[in-house]
Amino acid sequence: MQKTYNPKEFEDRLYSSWENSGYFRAERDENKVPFTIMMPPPNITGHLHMGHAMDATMQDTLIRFKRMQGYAALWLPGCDHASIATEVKIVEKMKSEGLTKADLGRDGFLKRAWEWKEQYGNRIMLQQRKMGTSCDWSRQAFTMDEKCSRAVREVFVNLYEKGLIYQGDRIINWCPCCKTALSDAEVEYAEENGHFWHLRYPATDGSTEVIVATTRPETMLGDTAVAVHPDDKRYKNLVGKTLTLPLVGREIPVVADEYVDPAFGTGCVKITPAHDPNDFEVGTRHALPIIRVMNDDGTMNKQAGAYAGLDRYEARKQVVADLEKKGNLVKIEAHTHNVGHCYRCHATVEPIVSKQWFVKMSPLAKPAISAVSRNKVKFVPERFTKIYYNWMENVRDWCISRQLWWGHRIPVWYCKDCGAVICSKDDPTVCDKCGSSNIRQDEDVLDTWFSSALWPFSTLGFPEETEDYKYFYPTDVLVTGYDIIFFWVSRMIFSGIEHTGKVPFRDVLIHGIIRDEQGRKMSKSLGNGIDPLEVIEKYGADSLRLSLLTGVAPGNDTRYSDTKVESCRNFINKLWNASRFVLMNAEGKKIPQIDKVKLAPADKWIISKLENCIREVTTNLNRYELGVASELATSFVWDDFCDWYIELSKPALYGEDESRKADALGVLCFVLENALKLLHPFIPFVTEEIFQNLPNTSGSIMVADFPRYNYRLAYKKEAKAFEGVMEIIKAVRAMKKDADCPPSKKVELYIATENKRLLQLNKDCIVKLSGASELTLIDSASEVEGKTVSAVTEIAQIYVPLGELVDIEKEKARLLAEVERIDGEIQRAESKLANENFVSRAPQKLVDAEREKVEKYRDMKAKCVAQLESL
RNA sequence: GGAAGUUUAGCUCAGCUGGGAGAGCAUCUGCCUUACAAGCAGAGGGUCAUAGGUUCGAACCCUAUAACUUCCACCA
Repeated sequence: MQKTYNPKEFEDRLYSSWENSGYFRAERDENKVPFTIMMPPPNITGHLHMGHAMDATMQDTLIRFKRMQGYAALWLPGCDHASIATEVKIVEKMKSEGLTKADLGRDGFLKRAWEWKEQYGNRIMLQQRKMGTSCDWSRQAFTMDEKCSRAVREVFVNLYEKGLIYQGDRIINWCPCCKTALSDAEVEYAEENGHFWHLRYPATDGSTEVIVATTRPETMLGDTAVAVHPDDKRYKNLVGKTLTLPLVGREIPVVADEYVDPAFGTGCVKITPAHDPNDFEVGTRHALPIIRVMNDDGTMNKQAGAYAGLDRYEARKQVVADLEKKGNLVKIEAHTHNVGHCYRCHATVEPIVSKQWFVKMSPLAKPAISAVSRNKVKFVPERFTKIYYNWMENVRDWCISRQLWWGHRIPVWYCKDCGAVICSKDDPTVCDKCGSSNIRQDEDVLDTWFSSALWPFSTLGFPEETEDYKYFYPTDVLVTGYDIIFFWVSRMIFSGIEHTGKVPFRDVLIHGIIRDEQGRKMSKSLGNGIDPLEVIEKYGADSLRLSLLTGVAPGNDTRYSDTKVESCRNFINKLWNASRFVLMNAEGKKIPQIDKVKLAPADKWIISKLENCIREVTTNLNRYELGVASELATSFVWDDFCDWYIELSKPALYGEDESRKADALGVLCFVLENALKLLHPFIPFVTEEIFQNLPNTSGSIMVADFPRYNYRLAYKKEAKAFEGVMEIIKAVRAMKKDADCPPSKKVELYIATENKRLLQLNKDCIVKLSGASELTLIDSASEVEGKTVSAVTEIAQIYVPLGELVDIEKEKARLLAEVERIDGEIQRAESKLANENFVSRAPQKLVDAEREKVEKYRDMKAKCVAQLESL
């Protein structure tokens, strides 16, 4: 092994070897318990970004952990066709070639789209491999492949037949740029500075007038009423009268409707049913005509009269100018309001009446809510449950038709002869009513999320009762960001329940987003995104993975920082070098099994630490506390194994006693092997590389057994006792440092203790680690000659003769400070014990512990004082 | 308008069901001690946002307040 950790040496090589070995492939095995994760399918427009990297790391960590634990672990990857996102991209590219969709026609366009899919669809999956993702590529899916399309058809037809899918003229969000309808979820609102135009509408009989205000004056061309509140006395006489719509000349009624807030503005509201959701409702209640004044591309239509053909914003200017000319403009106020934008092209959306397909949500939402409230699906962290409820409980019908070409075409045909509507799983050739072959399929495609909603089961073969479906469904955990709970998670939940009768997953692990170093969202427009592939190139995938997990709590956002990746890389380098140390010493030696080893106190201590670490890492992984788990594992390796145990093993390793040497090697190998296994789910590459070099292992760590806590190796008492030894070592190091004694200068060590046996057993270690030349166990301080520095630990009084380095005053001050500290401790404990309520109400264990503390510290204090007096 | 989150060391963040405040980075002091200077040893640094409350005991539970962030809804 090289002196420095160099991930480029082996990451790619190991990944191919894993892929070739077939370890990623999940096998159905009746003797195993399945564990399934569906990868959130990235868009085929995408490339790997930090969000994917985190998503992938979390899932890979879980699936590797479960696989090692002996589950039949399936992690199923795939891509999403991303209907609108992809279509926008392709149209953009065509534009640069001077082409439009119309130029190519539907078939030509689709041909191009599939070519796009071939070109870019696999790119991100190749990039995912760089992260070390251990997913089952043999089961890779695509939302528009045959399997998934079949499921889409099945689901659409079933919902249609149950009356849960319907077609109707409703107000929808229209993107004039993409020229398609959008669902509510696909609209992003942003505050904008706009204006409030106050307009004067005269009564037809000339008797009076009303003033209305609007943020979109061009829509007044489609006004079909003015509404006032029924109880508004000011306008009581007006209700039933008509007004003359300026510029248009149309007579429109004044209607009374509770929707109007009399306290807001003038208390009069212009009603434009075709262009505002609330107005649409009012219009329905009063049977008002619906006059649409805008085309699909955002220009005004014939109904807009003189303004026909103008773009909506141009029309706005003209309308305002004309109203002003005619004296109908009262005033203009500055006004900030929320404006909806298309989540793909960011154009301002228009609420427009349009004939679209909808999914009726309330019957689907109900069981989806109760599934969560009955804990069939659990959100981690739990707080996201509330967000889910809030959405589900207020969800409106889902507009699923899109005026796009790239996607699942709606499986509905219209008979031109008899007008029948045919909804069918298979493409019909003739009308099932009249037999005419003059039928035509609906032009629209489905919302891309319609197919994503089926992902957990469509990928396994649903509606076929395939072996995979029976074995792996329902899945176990879904890992995704909070940003797509509405788009995706909730839709998978109701779809799963409706179509498979089961919730699609037990747990939903929600993570936050990765921000830049200043805490800003990474975005294209800011140009502050960081390419995971570049980070991998520089530091290796393991370092990136570890940095994305460590110290991150579920659901919380986290900032990317190079220094964090670097410190993770440093940890891996540490692991690398510790392994090198073990390997160098193990070379050519026979390594004894751990149960054949005669364990020294230090051995028992590290094994105890290891077992504890195994237990805690396992618990935390099962609770999805990946950040806590990784921290526990890394700190075990660095703090316990490297900083202490490796040093502790050196006296034995470099000594003359061959059997002690072999024993130490046995422990080193045992601990290292287990540490590697614990770390493998987090940092798969380097652990594999080292594992394969270890003398006591064979095969791949990927399929090794995950360590199991073994209570027989817990050694709690022994570990506790050994920590007393460690205290002595730490004290000597501190004493030397305080006395400005260089670490390389070996000192004599005199220790008085009641536990001579323990110190005798660990003499070598104490001498080696504290930088001493020798250790003499004594009964009293009088046995030490010359000037000394001294210290007291729980089990020992330590004396180090340092001759001229000893500064009596400094020494006194140090001991005094120590006495003061101990006094503080005694006081703390005593005041607790003086509290009767504490003694009577706190757990006995705690009370006893406080009592022991008092005794212990009193003892230490006495010894400190004695040392002080001897000065 | 409604909801959620955050507020802990100089910085970035952990801290699970209440029982003596932690990590990484940064800082200071020594060290190239044959696994590792991408390192070792030692050290400093916190009124856990504020004010109340519950409790023997609160960073943690409750109430209020403040600041920041996010989501949802949306009054024309």
